[in-house]
This record gives sequence, structure tokens and C-alpha cells, in this order.
Amino acid sequence: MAAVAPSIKKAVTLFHALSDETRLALLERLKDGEQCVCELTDAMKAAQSRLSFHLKVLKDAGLVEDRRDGRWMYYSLSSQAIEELEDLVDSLKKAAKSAASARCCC
Amino acid sequence: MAAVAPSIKKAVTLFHALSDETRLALLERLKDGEQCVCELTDAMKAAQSRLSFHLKVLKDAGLVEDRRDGRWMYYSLSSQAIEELEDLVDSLKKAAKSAASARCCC
DNA sequence: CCGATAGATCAACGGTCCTTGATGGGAGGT
DNA sequence: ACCTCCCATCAAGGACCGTTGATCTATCGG
Repeated sequence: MAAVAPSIKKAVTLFHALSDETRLALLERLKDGEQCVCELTDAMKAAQSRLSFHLKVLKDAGLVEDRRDGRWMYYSLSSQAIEELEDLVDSLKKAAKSAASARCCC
Repeated sequence: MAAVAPSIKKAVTLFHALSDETRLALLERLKDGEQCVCELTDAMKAAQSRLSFHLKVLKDAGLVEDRRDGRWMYYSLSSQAIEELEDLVDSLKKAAKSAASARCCC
């Protein structure tokens, strides 16, 4: 029973971070594990400032973490925000299920 | 193991629909069950055309369904898109978990 | 030190999204 | 038929978002 109301702002931030093709592609790449920005720009053939922008959005939403190693910045998935996501979706799912069964006619 | 790549567009649509405070508030209200637009505008003190716009976004994303009864349009949660959401989040979660365990040092 | 590299940040532009008020259309009531 | 109610749709305006190229910072190698 997530008390969603006070955390609506956070949910908006989370879903907004996920509502972009480039950012979803970044997350998809990060599923393979930690990667630095230069690897990502190379693999995705995207301008560096563009990815930097999107990585910041993902980081601000708590979806990724960054780690510095010399000149390189490594990004990786963060399970923190993802668990919040799961709660949000779960709560929706339960409500949708109960609504469906209540509507069941036959 | 969701084949996410081809359905990125759909994921973007889904997450975009969820990335708005008004729309999340609508979903929250619909958790209590089917409601008509006039009930929603009344409860949320929002302009009718505004809610109509947002309900259309939610409907286009597959998150809600509508049903006509006389003069009234009733909206309710649809479990269809929500299950897709669940898959997307699940896939992210697994990747984040495995990344975390791979990074575990001590 | 100096140059080169990795990446963040900034300003400007174009596009998309949300809001608002007005209009239109369908369904009932009389 | 007419009027009323419920809702969708439209056009206009403003706000926000993503892209791009340039600039700035920090780190490493010589």
C-alpha cells in the first residue's frame, strides 16, 4: 500500500526520465554493466553533450549512478529508483486487477 | 527476457503518459473504480477540456479504457498496458540486480 | 608546465507538450 | 423541435524539453 500522493512529484520525475528514446537506449546498454561515456557515445554514435545531458536526467531521477576513475566517468544502473518504480507499477496493477474482477459480468 | 528494442516507441509512449502530475492523479482516482468525466472534474477541480485531453493521452497509451453510458463516459484502469509496464520494469530490475552483485567487492 | 583527452556545462534555437476558452456534437428530457 | 447536459475537439498562447556547438574544468602523459 504505497502512499503515492506525497511522492507524485518523484514519480513524475522517474517516468519522465524513462519517457525518452535516447535514455531508454542508454539504460538498455547499461544492462550489460558499467560503461563510461566515451564507450556510450561511440556505441550510440551520439554527440557527447547529448549523452551527458541524458545521463544527468537519469542520474537526477536516481536511475543510474556515476563513478569517476581518472579521466573517465563510469555509469551503471542503480537499483534504488527501480524498486520505487516497481512499487508504483505494482500498486497500479493491483488496482487494475480488482477493477477488472469487479466489472466481471458472467 | 523481453525483446525491448522493437517496442521502444511503445515504452516511450507508456512512460510519457505516466510522466505528468495530472495524469497520475487521474490514475490514482481510477484505482477506486470506474468514474465518469464529470465526477473527475468535480473531484479534481480541473477544467473539463483539460481532463479530456489527459484522459485521451492515457487511453492512447492503453492505460485506461472508456465506456459510454447515455450522456456519460466512464473511464477505468486497463490492465493491458500495465502488464507491459511490469515487464519493462522487471527487465530493468533484473539487470540492476545482476550489475550490483557483479560490482560487490567485499 | 604544456598539450591532449574525457566529460560537464552553457546559450540559443526549434519542436513538442500543456493550458485555456470557444465551438461542435451526441444523448436525454420536455 | 427545442433546450440542456456531458464530453470531445480545436486554435492560440506559453512553458518546457532536447539538440547543437562552443566553452570550461579536470586529469593524465610528456
